[in-house]
Amino acid sequence: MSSILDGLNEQQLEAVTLPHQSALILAGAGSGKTRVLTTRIAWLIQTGQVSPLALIAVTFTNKAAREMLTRVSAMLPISTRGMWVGTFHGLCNRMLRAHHRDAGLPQTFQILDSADQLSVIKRVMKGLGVDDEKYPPKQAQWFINANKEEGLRAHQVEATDDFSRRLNEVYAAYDGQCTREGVVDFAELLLRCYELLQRNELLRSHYQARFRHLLVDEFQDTSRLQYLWLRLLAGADNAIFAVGDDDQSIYAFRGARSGNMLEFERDFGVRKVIKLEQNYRSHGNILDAANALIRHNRLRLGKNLWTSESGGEPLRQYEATTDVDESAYILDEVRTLHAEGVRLSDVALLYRSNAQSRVLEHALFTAAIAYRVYGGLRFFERQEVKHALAYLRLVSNTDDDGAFLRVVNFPARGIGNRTLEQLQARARDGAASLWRAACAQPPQGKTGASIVAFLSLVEDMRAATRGLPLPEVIEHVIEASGLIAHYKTEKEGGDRVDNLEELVNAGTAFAAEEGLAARTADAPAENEVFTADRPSGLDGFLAHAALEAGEHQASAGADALQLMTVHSAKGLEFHTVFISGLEEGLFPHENSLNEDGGLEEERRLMYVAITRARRRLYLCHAQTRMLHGQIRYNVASRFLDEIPAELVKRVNTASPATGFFGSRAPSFAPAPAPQPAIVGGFRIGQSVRHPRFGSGVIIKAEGRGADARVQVNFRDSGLKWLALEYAKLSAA
DNA sequence: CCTCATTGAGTTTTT
DNA sequence: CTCAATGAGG
Repeated sequence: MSSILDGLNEQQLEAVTLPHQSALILAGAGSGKTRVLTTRIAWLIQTGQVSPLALIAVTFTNKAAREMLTRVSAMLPISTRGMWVGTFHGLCNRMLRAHHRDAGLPQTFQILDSADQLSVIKRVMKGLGVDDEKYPPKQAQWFINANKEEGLRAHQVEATDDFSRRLNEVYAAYDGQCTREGVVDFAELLLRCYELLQRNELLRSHYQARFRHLLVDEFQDTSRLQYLWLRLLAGADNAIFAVGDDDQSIYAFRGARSGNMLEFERDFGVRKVIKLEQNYRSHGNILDAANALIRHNRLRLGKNLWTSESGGEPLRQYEATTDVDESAYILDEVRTLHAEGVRLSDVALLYRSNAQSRVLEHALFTAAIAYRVYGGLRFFERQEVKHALAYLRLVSNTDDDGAFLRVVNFPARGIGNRTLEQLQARARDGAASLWRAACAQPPQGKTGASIVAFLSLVEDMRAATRGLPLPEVIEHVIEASGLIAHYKTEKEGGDRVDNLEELVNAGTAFAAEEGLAARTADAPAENEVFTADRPSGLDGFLAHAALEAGEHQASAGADALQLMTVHSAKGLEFHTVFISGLEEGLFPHENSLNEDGGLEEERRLMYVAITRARRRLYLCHAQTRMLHGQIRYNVASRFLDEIPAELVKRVNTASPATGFFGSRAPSFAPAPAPQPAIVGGFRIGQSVRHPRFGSGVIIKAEGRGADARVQVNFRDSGLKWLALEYAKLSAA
């Protein structure tokens, strides 16, 4: 008889069948981490040690959570509905919805994404009269989130200097504003939930009694706050099964502390640390490269991956002259691979930062190769969708100032800044929301009438949608708000109308998945105090939109080349992987070099990138690259030097395409004629004019054709290098 | 008060 | 380059 345990190796089997005790599983890349986790869940349930509802499994991404559920239900004939499997944010949201009163939140509390959060911060700072030159709102946002991830409220923050004291004032005022509006940001979901459990003993012991087993994926990425939350939920008697890999910790920048692994061992008296070191994914050379690279990091728990596979192909390294050359090379190779029968969807093109996808996309688009870009603008982040969501948020909760401000004058209805500033001032004075302020004392005059019209528009929407099923609510709102009509008149608005209609579909899909089809938007969810399940109806949908900003398009089955950042590639694997832009300053990124531990994190990132490949790995870099509209000259990444040369085959002999590049001077005879070099119609010594810099004289030139650059001495602006292809230079 | 245009500034990773 | 914020004109 076949068992779910079949095919596990010794360490995997041991991990899966551990008794009820806390354990740490150090799982290297490709060592079957997800399999162990899901089999553990299935085994616990199958052997009757735990009911499906008495365990909780936490991941970082929605994708991972879905994957876990899919795999579990493939192993066991049980319904996964109602199981507590999800992201930290998703699970906390669920608890807060169920106990919103105890948590001090309105039933309809809304979730802010980072952009929403930033705009609240800007508003608050304006209200406090904080100089946003000296205190960039972005930095205030970082300050607030970093402290929340540490579990600290404003009154707990130790601000030692004037600067952070001021930021901390913003933090306090921001939290006050969010409370008034009934909105929470991402970190707040966790912190609020943690405080709820900490404060409310009844709830805490209920959940502690319920969740005998806690399973945590990607444990190295947990923040201080997430760890505290887990520890609280585990209490004295429950077992945490933590799976992680310190070498793949790549989220320190947002508060992840791989040190939690050591703390976990201490706090829970972990007796069992199991290392999974056999890699089932990659050929030997790829693994050797990864191992050699990561050995340059000092702060490691120590682990060495091995495989029973042969070495396989050598890694391939390509040095391109330009970023365009790099993508042309990649394109060629992809074509060849595809012709050899490798599926495009089994090939990944990885880069350090999203900006790099542009050139690659351009090349792929021109060559008509199917590709899919992960990341970037997500469905629920598109402007038209956010507008529609703002109307929906107002239907749910009129105190949501962010939503109010977003659509009070969209589509335009003649309400300007002045009116809104007055309204905001009155709201501040009365410590009320904009909506309440406007209702209490409707503004006078022509624009006042527009405000009143807006208020009744939203009121009418609320009345008209009460009791309707979710998709019809959305349909009504996008129509009645005038959004559809507005985008229909815009000439580039076709896609936006499509997206709005797609939002209705998203609502239908959500309702179906949640089994709400028959339920209505305003009908109360079953009033179970402790077992209250997923949020329902409109609020549930809005939470879904915020928490799952849109793997909406991701799983479409078409065979397409996969483009993504290294970060978003974590957890995935491909037959062939291209890593592009392996240059100092880009990868490792220059910003990381100043932060302590920054370089080691970049190296772990590189480690993640390498270990995504099963069979073939390309390492690409370019001598010059366009960045911020300027050409940058880069040297090869140090990470390339950290990979043993015998594993790598250099597929080109770095020959500069033009004589102007590279360190090797062309060894030809002196220029035949003494006439000045002519580049793109300009010559050295010529007087030119630039729209921004004014007039100047060309003093140097290099490169040819599309790469041509000239150095100009401007009368007013001094020396500048300009790319002829982009700079609007004219003869003077 | 709105729209358009220009200018200026900023660019890592994401639940 | 590309987005966001600012300023002049309708």
